[in-house]
Amino acid sequence: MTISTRKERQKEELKGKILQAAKELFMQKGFEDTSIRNIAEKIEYSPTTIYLYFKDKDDIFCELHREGFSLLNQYFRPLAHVSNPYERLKAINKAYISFAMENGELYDLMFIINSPMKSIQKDESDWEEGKRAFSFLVNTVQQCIDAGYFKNMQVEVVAFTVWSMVHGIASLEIRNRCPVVENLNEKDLALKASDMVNEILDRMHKK
Amino acid sequence: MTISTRKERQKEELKGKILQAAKELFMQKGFEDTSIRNIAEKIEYSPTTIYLYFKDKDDIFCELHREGFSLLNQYFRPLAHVSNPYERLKAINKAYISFAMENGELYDLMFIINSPMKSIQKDESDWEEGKRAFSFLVNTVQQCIDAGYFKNMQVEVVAFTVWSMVHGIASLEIRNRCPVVENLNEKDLALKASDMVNEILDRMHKK
DNA sequence: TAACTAACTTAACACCGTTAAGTAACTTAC
DNA sequence: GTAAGTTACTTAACGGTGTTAAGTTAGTTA
Repeated sequence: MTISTRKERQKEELKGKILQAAKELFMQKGFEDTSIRNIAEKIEYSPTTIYLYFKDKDDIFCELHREGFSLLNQYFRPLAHVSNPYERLKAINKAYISFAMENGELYDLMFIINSPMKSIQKDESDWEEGKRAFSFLVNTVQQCIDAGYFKNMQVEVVAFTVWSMVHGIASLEIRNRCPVVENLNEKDLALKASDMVNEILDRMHKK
Repeated sequence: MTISTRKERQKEELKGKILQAAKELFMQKGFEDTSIRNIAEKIEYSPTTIYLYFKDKDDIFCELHREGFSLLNQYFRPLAHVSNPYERLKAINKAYISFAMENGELYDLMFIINSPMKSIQKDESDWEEGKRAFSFLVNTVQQCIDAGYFKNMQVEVVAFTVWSMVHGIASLEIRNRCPVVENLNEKDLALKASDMVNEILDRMHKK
């Protein structure tokens, strides 16, 4: 027993090492500019070994994608204890933007990078953590509406708008497509961005 | 004279053919999945010929990037005649989202694709059409504020928020990261999306 | 007609993702 | 305790990529 569990554990360890190396390289150089050979070199194994643990390069991506949503949910977790739903919604925005700014390349992996999305979409089972993050937002918006905020608005419309705003800000910032807000460090930018979004929210519900 | 101008024209024509082929292939298969060889094959020249007209693959990208903003400005141009600035702002949103939905891959090229952004950022001179599109938005927002809309809000904040919203919607849609709004055709989606944004706008300024 | 030049091509380099076949170490069975 | 079998890994290769150096061919100029 102990012998085969050791083997199991060692396999798991190597898989973890591959993921760690891939993550670092993806974040450093981006997905396209990271080769299987680069990852292999980093962990001091031959490139083909990686194919014993992952189907292909996209498979590694999917695993990290899942990890990303798991981390996002960790940003969200403490906010579950904010009892006022509107305050919680604002906190979600702030957390989301902080997550995006602090984990730019991971965010990139989750929401911007194109290539292996095809495979993720087919494999709906892996999307779980993503759905969890999103339903946390939707539920919070629903509770806001129940509490009298966002009068006469559909929950999906509000949720999608909020998400669009924060994603828009985050992705424009990450891609440097944003010629307006400049010369700010990461933390100030996250603050300013979430302040902006939350100001809009205030104006939205005070009809 | 006529002989060298003919040569000049022929060179320009071939350059145009390369751009056209590259554009079609980028839109069809994406930037990364299009090779110089693919482009060369399409125009029935050898791959190396392309390097006589463009420095590298990124250089082709930059040229198309410029074209994209030029096209966006064409979507915007008719709106200059909308005299009411608030109506114009709403029209800008609608036009922007329509542009994104109708030219998904081009939009992708302009705002989402990562790779050669480095070179664009160094070459600030090429960014002109982009700046023009953005200042059309900023000027319109400024005129809205002058006309009493968006009381107590900074022009940059409003402009950036608007842009974030429409970009957020457009890019989530283009990347299929949007589990809420589904089962709609392109046109209905653009309509629904711009309605959403414009409803938010209405709520923003009626403080 | 000879030299020159511009436009294009051939062949190659060093990389890429991926796979088939081979090897070496360890585990199991007799 | 040795033979057979399995597991974990590597070597070598295929067909692709972006890019460049060197070569060719046709048209222009002197």
